[in-house]
This record gives sequence, C-alpha cells and structure tokens, in this order.
Amino acid sequence: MSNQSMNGFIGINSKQPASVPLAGSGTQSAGRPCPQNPGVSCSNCRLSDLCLPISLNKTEIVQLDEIIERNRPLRKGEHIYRQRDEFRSVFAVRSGSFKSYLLGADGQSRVTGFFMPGEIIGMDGIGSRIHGVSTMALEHASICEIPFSQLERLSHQLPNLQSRFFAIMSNEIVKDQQIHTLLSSYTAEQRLASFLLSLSARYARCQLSPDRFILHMTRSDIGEYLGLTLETVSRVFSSLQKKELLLVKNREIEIKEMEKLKAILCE
Amino acid sequence: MSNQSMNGFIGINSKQPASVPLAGSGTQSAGRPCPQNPGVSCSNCRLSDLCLPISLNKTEIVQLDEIIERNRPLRKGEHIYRQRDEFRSVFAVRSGSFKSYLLGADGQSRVTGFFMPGEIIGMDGIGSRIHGVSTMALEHASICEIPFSQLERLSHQLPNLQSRFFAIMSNEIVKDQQIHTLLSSYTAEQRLASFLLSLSARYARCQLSPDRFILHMTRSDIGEYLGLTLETVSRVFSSLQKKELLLVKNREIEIKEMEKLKAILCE
DNA sequence: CGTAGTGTTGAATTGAATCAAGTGTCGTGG
DNA sequence: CCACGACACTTGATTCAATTCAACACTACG
Repeated sequence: MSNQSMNGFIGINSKQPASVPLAGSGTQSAGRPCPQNPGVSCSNCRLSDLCLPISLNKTEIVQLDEIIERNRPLRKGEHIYRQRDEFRSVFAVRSGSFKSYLLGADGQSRVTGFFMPGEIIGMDGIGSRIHGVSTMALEHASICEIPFSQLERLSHQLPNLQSRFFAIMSNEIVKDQQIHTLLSSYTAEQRLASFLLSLSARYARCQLSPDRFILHMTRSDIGEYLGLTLETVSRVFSSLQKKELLLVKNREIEIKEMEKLKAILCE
Repeated sequence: MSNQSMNGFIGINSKQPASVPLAGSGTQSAGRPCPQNPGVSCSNCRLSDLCLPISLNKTEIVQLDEIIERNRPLRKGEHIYRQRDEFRSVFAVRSGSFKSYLLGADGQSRVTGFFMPGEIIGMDGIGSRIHGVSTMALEHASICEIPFSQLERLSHQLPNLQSRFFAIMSNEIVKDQQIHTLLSSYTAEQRLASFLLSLSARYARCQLSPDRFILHMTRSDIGEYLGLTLETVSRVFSSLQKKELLLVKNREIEIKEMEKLKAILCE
C-alpha cells in the first residue's frame, strides 16, 4: 500500500561493481561510466532513466547537462546544505545515500527523508528560498548540483523538462502523504515493514538487489524517520528475524519472505 | 516549531464573526464580489493575493483567468474527485473548506489534508495522472477548476506562473514535512495545539478572525489527520478548555491564550 | 588495547487506544 | 412544532503498544 508509484521491480540486476571508472566516457558500447566519476554526463549516466532526464530527448538532455554542476564527492557525514542556508540549487543523487533532518525546539533531531541514487533533494527550499532541513551523506557519495534559477530558465524553454519537474515534485508530495498515513495509523512493525519495502523497491530501481542490502543509516535515524525510538526499531528487527521474514546482521538486511513482509501492511 | 513558513500572522484582525465571508471587503471602492459568486474572475477575486495569481501582473492574470473554469458550488459532502479518478485538473478553493482522505487496506479512512480558501487541491495527481485521494466539501463551498494541461501550457508562456506553481508545490512539500515531524514526535496535546494554530493562521490569511472560528470537520476527521482517536481529540479539547487556553462549544473554537498555546509546542 | 559510538535486550512506566455507556445536536417527517 | 433516529461528542475504566530507564554487548577505529 505504501508505494503505488515506486514499485517498478526491475528484473535485471546488472551486478556492476559500484566503482569501475571509465575515463574516456565516449563509447556507449563499452558500458556506461560509473556514476561516482565526475566526468559522467546525463546522456551516459546509468541513472538517466530514473532521474530528471526521463522523457527528455537527446538534445534536451544535452541542454540539461550544460547547467548541471558535478561536485566533488562527499564523505560520510558531510553536508550538502544546512537548515536555514539560502536555497540556490536542487541536487540529484549520483551515488551513495543521504538523510535530511532538522533540529526541533528541544534540540532533538528528526529525520524527514532518505535519498538514494536518481532521487532529487532540496525541493522544500523552492518556495521559501531557505532550506528547511539539513542534508548529510550517510556514506561516501556524489551528487549533481542543479542551480535552480537555471533549471527554471531551461524548463521555460523545454516543456518536457517543465512537465518532468512538475511530476517529480508531485511524486514527492505523494511520498510525503504516504508517510503521513503510515505515521498516523501503522504499528511499529508495519512502519518497519513499509520502510524496508520502500528501500527494497528503490534498490531495485538502481539495479541493486531488492532483497539483500545494507542500511546506511543508524537505528536511531530510522526511528526518527518512522516516529519510533531506536530501541523499538531494534526490537522489531529482532522480532521479524525470529519470525524468519528477515535476516538481520548489523546493518545488513536480507528479506527472506517478501510476500509475508508485504502482508504485514494489510493486517 | 511546526509551521515556520505558515505563521504569517497578519496583524489585521477584522473581528468578523467566525467564517462569515466579508461580503464587500475593504477599500476597493464598490467592494469585490463575493467569492461564492461564479461570476468572479481572478482579477477581482478577494483571494488573488493568496492563490495562484500571486506575483503575476494584470495581463498575466487575465490569461490565467481564461483557462479557469468556475464550477457550480458544492454542497457539504459532495466530492470534487475520488480516489483513483483520472487526474485532469487542480482546484483552487474559492470558499468553504475541504478534506482529502483515502481508504486504507482495512477500509478505514485516513485524512491527508484540509483545505481553505486560496489553497490548491489535487497536486498529488500530477505525476501519476491518478488521484490518490478523495476530496470532499466539509460545508457549502466553491472552487475554481484549473485544467492541468492548460496550466502547463500557460506556465510555459508565463515564466512567472511557472515559478509560482513550483513555489506552491514546494510549499505543499514543506507542509507535509511539518506534518511528518509533528506525527513522529509530538504528543496528542502538541498535535492539537499545532493544528489549531495552523487553522488560526490560515483563517487570518483569509481575513477571518484568527482566534474565533468554526471547525467544519468532525473530531474523527481531526483524529484521522493527526493520528489520534476521536476520543483523544475530544479529551484534549476538554483539557485545554479546563486550562483556559481555549473555549470549545461544539464546533466553535475560541483561542483565549494564543501565546500559551504556542508554548505547548516547545515543551 | 581502549574508547566512543552503535545496537540489543529486559523491566517498569505511561500516553493513548479501546471498550463502554451515556449525552447532545441536527435534520426529517409526521 | 415536536418526536424520532442518526450521528457526533463526552467521559470513565481498562488495556496495551511503545517509551523510558538501565545494563550490557558488539564493532570499528585511532
């Protein structure tokens, strides 16, 4: 029930080691360059069919390419931007993963989202021109920076890009509404199940295994995101493991019973 | 901490009885037509400075006007659209109020949002082309329908409109993230306080009293929105009344101690 | 090797849900 | 106009899921 628009389980699992640099990014036939590599362009990025460029034609993608800045990679713990920074750009995740979070009145942190390759970060700042949250790399990661004023200008020239960006923002709204219903009516176990299924589907989207993956966030991050304490997160993992739906070894997760996990959401 | 971008408490407090639209509002010589009236156009709509037209110039507003369909008013309980309907348009609230909700796997309904005059409904359908929720009038109400394909076409011609719509969608994302943090870390009392303060600010935006208003939704609607049961909602209202922060008479609310109500959010 | 950060598990506590009984309010039709 | 029924709301008693508090284990890293 949780991800109507994100469950495109791709069968292909191209098992490409996540770091094969292909310097002279010319030949398509030789395989696409690793997204870690700053020399990549949208035209030959492995993620181009999940990311902004969907539904753009080749010449449009070239134009998009020109406004995109491929920043240096970030180390674990580094920030893309911080709460209250001026908003200038949105960012596409090229590799690695991120969390967005904010500090409440009491100084407690609250996680508002996790981001994986092909996903767009920072759209909450567009209206207010201020970032409402901080966004931090959960592991070694790289991003494409898209200066928003230029994106607006280009969207104005390319109706397809305008459409695409409207759709991306709309999907973000849908995702947030799903979290809303999750938080307002699901039990701890249902929240965790839904969270894992969402990660699973997103890993599948990036051609990674949907049933074996690493959690790059802490139990506490997950708890703050799902409105639970870290102890509860840990307990539910243990319980799902005891029920043999899951195999949990530290941050490694293996989903053993995908269907049963989905069934939890309907209880 | 819940509404950083929505707490624009406008000083003006036109002490009108709760929820009565100001018929011939203010200084505009003869007064602007009542928004109930389908003959209204954006150029002379009382809400034009809250709604889509913000930051558009006069000729742009005229163009916007041409694509907007002013539908017949809706009676309490009538739907604008239902879950799974094809998405064609977004809607601006002209008068009255609405709730959006969806039915979960178990048949239980979950409220995802309330909408007041000047607010935009239906943006969750843009990406998927399907409405993910149903939207129903909570009282006699009227809306402007904005066919989305035409809005996209016009946005392409008017950079200001494109910008404006990006900003509106971004604000929706911010609002949803605020709900996320509210649901994941606030107590029942904090949720209700935040909810009332949000309504209050939004009434102020429409020139209605920020401290005396009618709740057009049921206790159950509020509970479904805030992730509480209707009994808890009722109890918290009673308790806030006993503490003399609030006066509650059925659906009428009077906020007696705005500052103390805000203070609850920082506890 | 030691230390800080991260994770697990148990026991006690608690805020909100559930169950239950009753009152109040509104709209309808007699 | 009043009586009726349906729905909305309030309040109390009890239960329960998740939190809190606490102790300890694991891992990773200088």
